[in-house]
Amino acid sequence: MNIEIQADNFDLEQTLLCGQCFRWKKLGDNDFEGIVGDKYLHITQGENKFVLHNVSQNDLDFWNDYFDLKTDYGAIIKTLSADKYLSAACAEKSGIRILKQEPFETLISFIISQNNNIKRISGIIDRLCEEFGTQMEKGYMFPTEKQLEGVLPEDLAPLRAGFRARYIADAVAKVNSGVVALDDIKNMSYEQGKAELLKIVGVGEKVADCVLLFGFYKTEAFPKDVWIKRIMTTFYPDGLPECTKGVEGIAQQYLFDYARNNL
DNA sequence: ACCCAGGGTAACT
DNA sequence: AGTTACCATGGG
Repeated sequence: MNIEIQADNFDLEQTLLCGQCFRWKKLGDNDFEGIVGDKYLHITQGENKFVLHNVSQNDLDFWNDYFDLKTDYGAIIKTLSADKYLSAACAEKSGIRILKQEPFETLISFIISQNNNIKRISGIIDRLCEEFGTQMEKGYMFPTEKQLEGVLPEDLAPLRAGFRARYIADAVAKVNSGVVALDDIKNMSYEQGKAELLKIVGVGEKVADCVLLFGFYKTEAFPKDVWIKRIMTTFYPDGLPECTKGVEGIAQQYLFDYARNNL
């Protein structure tokens, strides 16, 4: 059945195509489809409301959680707006929500993202899912670490991931062996979790912060890409303003777009 | 033929 | 501790 839900400060295009995730496709002006875990979803944007097509009542809570609809973004935006630049950034675009993504998928996806563009990242991930993931009625699931167990960089050649292939292989090996206790990071502090992720070859500060933010919902993580670095030197030479405390990662999403449009 | 893409590593000062 | 070439691939 189709289920209609209400939500403020939620824009599908801004949320699904902003570069925090790579498996959602735009079907039309207001329509998107994607696969999360073993669930396929077709969702339509309306005016502060959304239609989830052909979903069961049982899955509704899953999607509410995934889209972070239990969090009051209006309140967060109000807090962040104490800062002049964040106020301007939110006035331009404030429809991004932090998706609660699966940790392993987030880890592999952001390893692939380095020195890359969204279009090609999506292509590499599509090929990864087709090669190693479980096939469903509509598409493929993201492969689990077990499905990838033992892969060598050369096994990943069909992905055309370039120099990132050996990074993916290293991540898979260290997660499977327990050298990197990925499942435990949810119970770790931000600092502990980051140290854990940095054990992987090919995971540096920025990728680790993306995994902590998008894969573990650690909103104090503040990924510093080239655009955010420009923001910091231009607007915040003395560091982030106090109003971002605890939600630096959410502020980062607003600032990223603002930087690309205004710097 | 060039340049860049939401970085990271290794090898330098 | 801070800088820089190089890393594969594909699109502009």
